Order: sequence, then C-alpha cells, then structure tokens
Amino acid sequence: MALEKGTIVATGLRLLDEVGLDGLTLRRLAAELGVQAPALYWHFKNKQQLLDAMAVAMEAPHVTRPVFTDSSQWLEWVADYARGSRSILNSHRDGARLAAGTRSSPEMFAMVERAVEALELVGFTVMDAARGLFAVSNYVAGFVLEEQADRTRPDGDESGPDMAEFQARYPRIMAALLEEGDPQGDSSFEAGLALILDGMRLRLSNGSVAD
Amino acid sequence: MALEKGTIVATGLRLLDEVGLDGLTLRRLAAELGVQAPALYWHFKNKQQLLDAMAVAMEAPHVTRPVFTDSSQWLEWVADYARGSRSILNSHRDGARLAAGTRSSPEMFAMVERAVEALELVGFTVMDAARGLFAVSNYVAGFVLEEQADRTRPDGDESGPDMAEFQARYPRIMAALLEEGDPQGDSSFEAGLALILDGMRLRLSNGSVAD
DNA sequence: CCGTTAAATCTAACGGTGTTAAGGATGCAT
DNA sequence: ATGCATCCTTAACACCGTTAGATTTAACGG
Repeated sequence: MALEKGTIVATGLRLLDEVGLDGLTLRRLAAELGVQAPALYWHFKNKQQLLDAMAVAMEAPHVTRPVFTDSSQWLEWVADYARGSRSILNSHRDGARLAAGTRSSPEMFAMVERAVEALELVGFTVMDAARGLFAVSNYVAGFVLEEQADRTRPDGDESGPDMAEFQARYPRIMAALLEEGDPQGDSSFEAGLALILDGMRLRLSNGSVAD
Repeated sequence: MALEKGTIVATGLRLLDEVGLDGLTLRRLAAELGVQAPALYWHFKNKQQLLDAMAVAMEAPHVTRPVFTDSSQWLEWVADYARGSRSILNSHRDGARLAAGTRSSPEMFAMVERAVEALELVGFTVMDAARGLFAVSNYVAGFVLEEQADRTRPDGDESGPDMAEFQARYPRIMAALLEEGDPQGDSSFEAGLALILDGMRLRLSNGSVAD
C-alpha cells in the first residue's frame, strides 16, 4: 500500500515550511514522496482537498484544547484560545493563508460549541459568547495574515527604506514603532486582543444590554 | 500611446468582478484590452505589480476620507473608518484577498498618521491610538476575508447540509445563527467592532494604564 | 502454483499559466 | 530622411493542475 494519506499530509506540511504555499506544487510534493504527481490523485480528489487535509492536520493540536472549568478563568481562557490560534497559524509557513482557504472542520465547530456552553455558565448570553469568539477569531486571522505576509512579499521594490523621510512624513507612526517595536510582535497582538476582551468583559457586567 | 496604466488597472478591477482573483489571468485581461498578454509587461514589471496597482486603486476612495474634527465624534469616526474599510474591501470580488497580498500604500500611512494625530488630541496616547487602529484593521481584514471566502469556495463536498445533525451536535451555535442570521452579516460585524471600540473607550478613560 | 481482482502507481498528454526574447510598427525630433 | 524611444507583436520556455489509459503490485480463492 506504500503511500498513506497521513504521510502525504505530513510531508506536505513539512514541504510547506521549505517552499511556502506558492512553491508547494503537486510535482514537488510527489517527488518528495518518491512518486509521480498523478499518484496523489488516487488519495485526494484534487489539490484543494489535499490542502484542506493539511489545514485540518495543522489545526488538530488546537481544536482538542480543553475548555475552562473554573468560571473565574473565562477571560484567561479566551485569551489563551486566541494565543493558541495565533500559535497554530504560525506553526507552519503561510499557515494563515492555508487556513483561510479552508472551510472550518467539525472539530472546530465542536470546540466553539463547548466554549459557548462554558461562557454561558459564566453569565454570557449565547449571542454575546458567539459574537465574542467570532470577533477574536477574525482578529487573530487578520493579525497573523499580515504577520506572515511580510515574509511572503519581501521585494521592497524601492531601493532604500528611507527612514528619514518616513520619520518626517509620519512622525506619530514612527514614534509608535519605536516604542513598541514590531507592529506584528507579541505585545502588539496582546494589546489588540485586550481591547476585544475588555469589550467582552463589559458585555458580561452589563448583562449584554449595552448598546 | 493607446494603452494607459490607469486603463489597465480599471479594466483589471472590472474583470476581477466577473471572473474572480483566480480567474484573472494576464491573457484574459489583455484580451479585454484588445491586446496580447506580453504587452502588459511594458507597463508593469510583473503581475504582482499590476495587482498592487489594482489594490491601491481600489483603496483610493477610502484613504482620502477626512479625519474627524469634533473630539466628541472620535468613536463614531473610528467606527466609520472600520465600516469604510469593510465597504472598500467588498467593493470588488475577492477584494480582501487582493488587499491582503499588497503592501500598504503611502496614502494609507498618511491617513493613519492623521487619525493618530486626531486621537491624540482627544486624549489617547500615541501608542493606544496606533494599537486601536491596528486592531480594528486586523479585525476588519479577518472579517471580510471570511465573508468573501464563503463565495469563493462554494463546493460543499458533502451532499446535503444536514441541518438536523448540525442542530443536534451544535445547538448553541445553531441558536446564535438563528437569532443573528448570517454570521457574516452587518449586525455580526457591528457586534465585533463594538467590542474593540469599547476597549478603546476604556483605554481613554483609564489614561491607558489599565493592564 | 495459477488466475483473478482490486489497489496503487506509472507514462503521456492536454490546456492553461506567468514570463522572456527578439523583432516589427509607429510617431516624433534632428 | 534618419535615428530613436515607445509600444506592441509573435514565438517560445518552463511550469502548473489535471485526465486517460496502461501497467505494476499485492492479496486471495481454487
């Protein structure tokens, strides 16, 4: 039987780190497996289904994360959920783009369901819980996509970065950059996440009627 | 002189709406312009530069948006900034993917600079202003990307949606869907946006030392 | 040990892609 | 008229995802 579905997916993810999503061709992957490209079509209907399987495999360690039990820990859990999402998307090169092109797996639905259930016990309405998690997911997706995009498009086109002109034209952006460092760094991620979490905390204390 | 750069970009955006980003090939675009594909290489170094120009053209109506003057209007302005971003990304098919693959234009930097300046006058620190706008941008990007992705990948693979099983397995998600409707709709967008805005409002009242 | 059958892979090819090379037109300036 | 820069052409290259059909491999009943 030689080739297993899991082997193809694992090799695909390993190769993804080497060549990136745009460089990941069926011929290249097949060569890595010591096989010809059309052989992959016996295991997967087409390339998209292979990419879907890779995305699911990548997200697997995340969707099995247990939900919180102590109600007082809900905020930290949601924060860790967001950090875990970012970590998973960054566990492979172009991981965010890979996940963005894929439909959510049933396991992902199951996890959200459990999380909403737990948040409900804390005092959230189902709506506020779902909206909060959805907002966090969208924020993380947007953040990591930009985070990884800077690695994908390194062609600076212009010759020099011309820091001096940038400083002169956008002094406040420059000041923020100098103070915080990388706008795609951990502290920037945490700051944006904290905004959403504060909003959720407000919904909880207000009984979700704040508008 | 015949072919103008602006004509190519405008035709590219029009064609994008017809065939989507994946269907937008240089040969197809050239045919639309009554020209052969390699002719485009006289105007653009490669396809990516053409896509960059298209993204800039798409975002043009947004980056010229004037900043608020009345300090009491800061929150509504940031909200409108977010709504405008979403609207711009939705102004063309696959607009979010197009923008995601592109570096920010100088005009975008200039607008953020002006916004940070205005928020500073309201009482924000430069850091909190920049972080807030950055978080909003990431949220909007993630939201619209998912919003448009559902149109890009319509192959449901599985035969039936099987609502009954979904209802049984994920009752809370189902309840939220029934109450809110489309999780990619306006109200969902506003709800997530409100969370971030509440977080920003909190930063303002706390003098940015809440942590 | 043979013959059958299904699983797994091969070779060959098709139509399509972005991109490059080299050469014609076209129009303007000397 | 000649030269030159502009703009576009034709021809081709290397590569892509995908399909069709032949072929090998492995397992199993007689």
